Amino acid sequence: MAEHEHKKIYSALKGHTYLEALGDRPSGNIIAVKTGNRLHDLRQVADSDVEFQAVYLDSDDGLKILRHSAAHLLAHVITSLYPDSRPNAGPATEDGFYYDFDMRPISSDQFPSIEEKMREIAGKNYPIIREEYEKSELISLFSNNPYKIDKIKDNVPEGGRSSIYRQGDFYDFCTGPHVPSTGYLKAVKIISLASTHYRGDEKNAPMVRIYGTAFPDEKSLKKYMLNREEALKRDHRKLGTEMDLFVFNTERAPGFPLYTPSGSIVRSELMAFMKEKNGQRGWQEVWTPHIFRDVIWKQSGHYAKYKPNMYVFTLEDGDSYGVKPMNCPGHISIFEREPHSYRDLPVRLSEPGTVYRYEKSGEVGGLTRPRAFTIDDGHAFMRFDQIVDEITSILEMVKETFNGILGKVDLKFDLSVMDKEHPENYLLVYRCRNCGNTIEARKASMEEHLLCPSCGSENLEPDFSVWDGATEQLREALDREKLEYEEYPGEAAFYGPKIDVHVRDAIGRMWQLSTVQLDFFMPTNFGLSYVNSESKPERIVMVHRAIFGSYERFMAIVLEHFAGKLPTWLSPIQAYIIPVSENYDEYARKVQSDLIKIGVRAGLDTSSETLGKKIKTIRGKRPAYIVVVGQAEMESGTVTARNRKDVQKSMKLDDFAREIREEISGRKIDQFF
RNA sequence: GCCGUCGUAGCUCAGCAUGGUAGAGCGCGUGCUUGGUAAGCACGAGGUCGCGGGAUCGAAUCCCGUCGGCGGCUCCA
Repeated sequence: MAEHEHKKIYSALKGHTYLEALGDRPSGNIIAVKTGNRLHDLRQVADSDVEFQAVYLDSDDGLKILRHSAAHLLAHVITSLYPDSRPNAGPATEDGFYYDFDMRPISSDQFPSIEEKMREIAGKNYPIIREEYEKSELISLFSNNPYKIDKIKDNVPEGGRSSIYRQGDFYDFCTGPHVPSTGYLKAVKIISLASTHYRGDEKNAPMVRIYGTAFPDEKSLKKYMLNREEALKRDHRKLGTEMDLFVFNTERAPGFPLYTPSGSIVRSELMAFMKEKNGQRGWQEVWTPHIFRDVIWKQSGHYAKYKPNMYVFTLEDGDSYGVKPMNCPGHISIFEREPHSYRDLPVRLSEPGTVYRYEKSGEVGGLTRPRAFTIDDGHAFMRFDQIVDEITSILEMVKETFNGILGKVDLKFDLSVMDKEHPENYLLVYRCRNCGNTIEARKASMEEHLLCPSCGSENLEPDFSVWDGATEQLREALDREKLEYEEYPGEAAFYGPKIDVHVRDAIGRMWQLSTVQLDFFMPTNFGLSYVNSESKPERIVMVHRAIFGSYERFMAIVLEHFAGKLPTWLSPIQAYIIPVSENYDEYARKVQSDLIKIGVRAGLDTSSETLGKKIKTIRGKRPAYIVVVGQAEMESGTVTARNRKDVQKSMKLDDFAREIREEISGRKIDQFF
């Protein structure tokens, strides 16, 4: 479908359906229309003369509609196969849909029969018809379903009207829109089962959630399913076991990864990379302890907000400690050791800082959500006017890091800003209209009314200038780097706006990695200031930033992105040497020691297995190169190397050594052949 | 934390419904084999069936509890 087709503007006359307005145009792929931001069915009647765009099945809106219709189809099938079931709600999700039912639990054995019935109903090509009713009529239509009645009561105003969608003998309370008929649901698949509670509240009835997905045609569904399989194959937990990178001892340390020698190599290489990047941009490395006395956590506000997630303990003498869940208080303790001039800022402190957070049992999983993880943490202490430069520099680091390690990947930038409708949620400066005094406060966290501390007046006016100025500097930094970004009002933390960075991996998944966060709060709590050019103290602005996020999570993503076939510089085994028989062991040892001498991580297999067996066995570990040496190689001083793509090449040992060394030192993503 | 599901050898898994105290493949060890790019042959070691209780003459198997893993939900400075 040509792009201009998608963008074409049509116009509908009042009283006519959109379908009519589309005229004789080929509408097989057009399933709905969009006026402004509102979506409508093709059969809906325009209530005024409007311009609209066609929504095509393969567009984002189109897929969403298709999947929502697929959810209805599922509910149609479930209610007919299990007449006792009561459907609750079934929205489209990012790549599919789900529907929650109050019903007896089913098992995945039933998927085939559900899918078969879905195909049957789709095959009958029932029209999917919108019907509008009064609130009272709706309530009687759904009299046997308390969940729908709740929804009607919550969403339809007294005396108001809303719609149902009907297909054959099934109908559902829904605002739509939907595809014109069930025949559009050609490629629908049930994916998985989960259990949940009505409205996500465990006090409510348990529900069976059925996940599925739908695509315009079988081919794209198949592609999606293959991609899913690929994702399972790439699961870092599976790769981590195969490559012997880390273990979890579930009894002794549930949720805490332990790195093996191989895993530790990958981790150290990533750390070395980041250390270099930090050095290039003025981030000084520090080290802070893992345990602090409780006073620091009281001052930082962690005990007030975060204590349930912290490992805390009290010694016999009554002294209390907390294991750090964040590195900032430690870095602040270093920053505040001496006074700072405006001339010396920013001060940038960084650390691969291991933090410990007590994650609830249901939350822990693999390297993506461990209870101990190491953040490539950094805190910059600076003047307000330095924000834009500092953020620009960090954004450059972000781009260099991910393009350097993962290759040309999509990066997505989100700017989270405050919601000015709710100033009470944020730490703000308030100015007293009565006496002119200013104070900083976050109203939502206060038990009492906010009063002016000097005159007691309640007449306080929020001053957004700090937030506005800071947010503007974040935008400017993003613009300077020519980055496209989306703004999310209300997503900012209470203490400042932030930028999050998402990365798209090799099979299309988005991961949130970097975060860059301004903080007006910690500097207040710790009274951080610098001396300005008039010798007056001025408040510090802090930025928290992590590029990788955490080494654990990033390692998981790197593994999954490359399906375990890590770039050579990251590979625990960079060259694995296999002599054809023990007659060539000596030459193989020379090859190995030559490579080790120049810093290549070279392994050697002199066991008495066959060549084929040795290759088979080592493949799971995914060495960068498998190097075979036998009679021919020994005589000519060569090696026969096999790369990650199973391409073989013979060359002089010296040439191989030189090439692999360059590949490693250049941290190249691709192999030299 | 909640719902569902699972926990048997280093790894992947069978056995459990119909109770009679364990099996396979890979890996590991030893010997033979000296092999040219994804499994050479033989023999062997290795498990108090996550942990704790209960009913039973008898439990990997049934019941209860508990600790973990996984998929969701909720939470997330």
